[in-house]
Amino acid sequence: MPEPQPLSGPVEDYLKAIYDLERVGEPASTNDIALRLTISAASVSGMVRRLADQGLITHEPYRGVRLTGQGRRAALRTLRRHRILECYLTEVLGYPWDRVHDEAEQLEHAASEELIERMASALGDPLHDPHGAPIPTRDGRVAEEELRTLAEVGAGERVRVRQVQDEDAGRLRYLAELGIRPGSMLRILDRAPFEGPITLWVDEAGSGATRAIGVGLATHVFVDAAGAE
Amino acid sequence: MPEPQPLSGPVEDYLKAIYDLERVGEPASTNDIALRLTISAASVSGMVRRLADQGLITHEPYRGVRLTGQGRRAALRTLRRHRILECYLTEVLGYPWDRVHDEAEQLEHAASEELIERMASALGDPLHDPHGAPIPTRDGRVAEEELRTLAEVGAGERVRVRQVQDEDAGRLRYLAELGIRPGSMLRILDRAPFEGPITLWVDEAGSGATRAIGVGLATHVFVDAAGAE
DNA sequence: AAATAGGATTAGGCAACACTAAATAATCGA
DNA sequence: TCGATTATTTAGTGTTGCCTAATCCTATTT
Repeated sequence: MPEPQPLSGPVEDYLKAIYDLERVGEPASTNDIALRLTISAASVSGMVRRLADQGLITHEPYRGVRLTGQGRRAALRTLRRHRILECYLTEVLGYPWDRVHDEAEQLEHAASEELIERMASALGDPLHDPHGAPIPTRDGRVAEEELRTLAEVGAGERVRVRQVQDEDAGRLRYLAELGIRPGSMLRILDRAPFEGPITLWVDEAGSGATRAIGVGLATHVFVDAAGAE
Repeated sequence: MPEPQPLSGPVEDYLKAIYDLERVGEPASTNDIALRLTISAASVSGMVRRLADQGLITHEPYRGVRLTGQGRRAALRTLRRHRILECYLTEVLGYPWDRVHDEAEQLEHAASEELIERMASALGDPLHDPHGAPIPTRDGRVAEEELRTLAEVGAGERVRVRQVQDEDAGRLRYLAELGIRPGSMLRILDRAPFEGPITLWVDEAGSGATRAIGVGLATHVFVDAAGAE
C-alpha cells in the first residue's frame, strides 16, 4: 500500500466535510461544502479540482463529489485523530465539554499517527468521543449508526441520547445545562404543533426535570430506543 | 497589551531560529537562518522583510537581524510550547528521548495556550525539558545559562552534563547509548591532540564506563562544574 | 419551449512561502 | 587599494488556498 502521503490541513478539512455530507446519501454539492467550511463556492470549485487530480474524490461537474476509497480512508484517519484527541483532552486533561472540539480541530492536522495511538492506548481504545460519535479504528472501520434525531421522536416515547453534534460550543453548553448528553434518558411529554417546542422529562440521578426545547435544537440530538443496546 | 495575534507556523520557526542564533551574541545573519531552517538564503531575505514589516524583528541590510521585544516574546512563547510538549510527551505519553523533538516541532504551532498550560500543570510546571533546556515561564522569562560545551573541557576535569542539543534524533540515541544525558557525571580522562577524540569516564549506577567521543559530537553537549548547583 | 432562479464554474487577483538565477554589496587577501 | 570570494538581495516563478465578479448550466415554472 502506497498510501499515507501527508495531506495539508485544508485538504483534510475538505475530506472530513465531504465524508459527513455524503453520509446522508447524495454526493456532496459544492454549495454544501462551501457552507460547511464557510468559504466561497468558487474556492470549493478550485479545491475540488485539486482533490480530484489527487484521486481523493471523483467529481461529476454540476452534480457533486464523492470520496474515492483513498479519500475515504484519509477522511477516517482524520476523524479518528479528531475524536481520540477529544477524548484525551476531556478525560486526561480535564477540558470542558464545549471547548474540546475547537482544540481538536487544530491538533488533528499536526498530531502524528504515533501520538494518536499512544493517546488511544492511554485511554484504553475508546469507542466513542465525548459527544457520542463513534471513533474509527486504526484500519478505517466505523460503526456509524442510523439514529433518529430528537426532532423525529413522537410524544410518549422514551429514548436514550446517543450523540450530540459538537460543532457549536454554546449549543453544547446549553444542552449540558438541560442535562442532555450521551447516555441521558428522556421521555417526550409533549410536542407542540407547528414545529413548536418539545417538552420532555430528563432523568437525573434519583429524580429528574421537565424541560422544553425547540425543534432546531432537537435536530442536533441523536437518540435511540431506550434500553436498546 | 495588544499582542498575541496568531502567527503562522513558518513565522514561529523563523523567530525561534533567530532567537537561538542571537543568543551567541551577534545579530542573526541571513545565511545562518537559511542553514538552520534548511531553506534558501533568498527565501530568508523575503521572509525577513515581512517579519520586519510586522515589527517582529529589526533588519539592517547586510548586517543581520534582531528580535524586537514583541518578536522575542513570540519566540519565547513558542519555545515554551515546544519544551512543555517535549516534557509531556516523554513523561506522560512515554515517548522515547529521540523522537520527542520532531513531534513537538509540529504540535507547537497548533496547540493553544490553554492546552499548554494544562499540560504544564499536569507536570507540576517543569523547569527543564527532557534535553535539559530551560522552559520559559508564562510571562516570558528564561533562565538561560552560559554553559561550556564538552569540547571546551580540559583533561582531568570532572563535569556534569546539563543539556544536550535535541535537533538530531540519531545523535540523541547515540549519546543515550553512551550514558550521556542531562544529569550524567563525567570525568575527562584524555584529550587527543589535533581535535582528536575525547576519552572520558561516565559514571553509572554503581560503577561506570570509559568512552571516547569526537569533538564534533562534544560541541552538542553542555556541561557545568561537577557538583555546582 | 422560453424564461428564470440557483447552483457551479471560470476569470482574474492576492498573500504567504518556497525556489533558481542573476545582480550587487561587503569583506578579505595580496 | 584592487580583485576575488562570499554574503545578500532582487527578479522572476510556482504552488496552495482563498477572494469577488462574471459567466454558464440545469432544472423548474410558466
